[in-house]
Amino acid sequence: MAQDKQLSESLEDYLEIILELEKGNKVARVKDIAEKMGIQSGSVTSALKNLAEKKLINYEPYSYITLTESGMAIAKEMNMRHVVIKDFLSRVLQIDEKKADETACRMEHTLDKKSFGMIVQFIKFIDECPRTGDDWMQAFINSCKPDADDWEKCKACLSQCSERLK
Amino acid sequence: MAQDKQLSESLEDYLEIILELEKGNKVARVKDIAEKMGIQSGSVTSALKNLAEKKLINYEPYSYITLTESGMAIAKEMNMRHVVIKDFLSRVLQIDEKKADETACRMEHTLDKKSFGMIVQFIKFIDECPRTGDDWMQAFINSCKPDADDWEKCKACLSQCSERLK
DNA sequence: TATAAATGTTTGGTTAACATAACATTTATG
DNA sequence: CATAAATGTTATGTTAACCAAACATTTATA
Repeated sequence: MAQDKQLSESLEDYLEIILELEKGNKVARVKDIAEKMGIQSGSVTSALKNLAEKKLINYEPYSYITLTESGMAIAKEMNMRHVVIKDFLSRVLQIDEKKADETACRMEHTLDKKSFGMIVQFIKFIDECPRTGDDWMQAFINSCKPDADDWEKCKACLSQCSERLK
Repeated sequence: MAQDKQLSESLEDYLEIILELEKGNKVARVKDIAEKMGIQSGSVTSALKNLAEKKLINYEPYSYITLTESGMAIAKEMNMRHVVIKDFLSRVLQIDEKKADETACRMEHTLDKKSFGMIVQFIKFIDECPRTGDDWMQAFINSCKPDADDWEKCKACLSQCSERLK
């Protein structure tokens, strides 16, 4: 294949953002990319040239910007990672939306494929296993409180759970 | 405080590696740091100067290298993060040791304080909550298999768990 | 349709993190 | 203890990712 070499985090971010903009506006513009990334437009132009060379975007000077098929594939992959990781952080680890989003932005680049896959499985397991329902999640939240009790309510919690299974 | 500005990932790695070497040899040497990081010794020297300026290491040209107190604090923090994240990846997400170690190397820099704290709590919860013992972990492992059953064995699993609690 | 405003590009920095290779110092050994 | 080998440093160069500001093009409007 031509496109085997791993992109930098920065370039992955560009693709992800271009995807978002395409969704909203059909098309991405330099100004919007710069704004979303909090950088200057000059920096964007250089990055776009780079991405165009790699055939990840369609780009001519002064033109609108769209993803190529391979660019789209990467962008969707990154977006999927983002969504899953954010879901894990917020729903499982109880991180608030904003921070979960920020952290997902970084983790989506650093998590290897296997670990990411296991997070997917783990979320699925937690969502589906009868031993880990909402009350289990609630038990976790309680256990985080400074005055967390030492598993006093466990029997009640468990029998509730058994009950549900019948 | 003097040392408030966030270190780069690279510099954090240097401190962590110097700590490891100190543990083994009482002292760190340029050559060993270079080897551990897989870079050239010239690059190490520049980084060491930088760390010395920041008062994070004791360093004079041609001398051995030790951490200062503040350097040690950061190194220990990074090491602690590494250990916890690796533990989470390997024991909870079932990632093999090697990959867990590699990924922890990167995640230790990208995880914010709050998310890291929640991972700590989450591991503790999983280890201590009676609803999430070894058999629960095993159920997760099973659920990852391609032919995973649809929660057939759940009743058995749960009653086993209830039994244990008595 | 001129021209101002908005948008995009280019040029010439800067910084961090590396490499390479020549040079300096330290350490080990004949 | 002299010298070779090992180790560490310096000087110079590269690359990626940015900025600032001058310049070019497009678009909107008077």
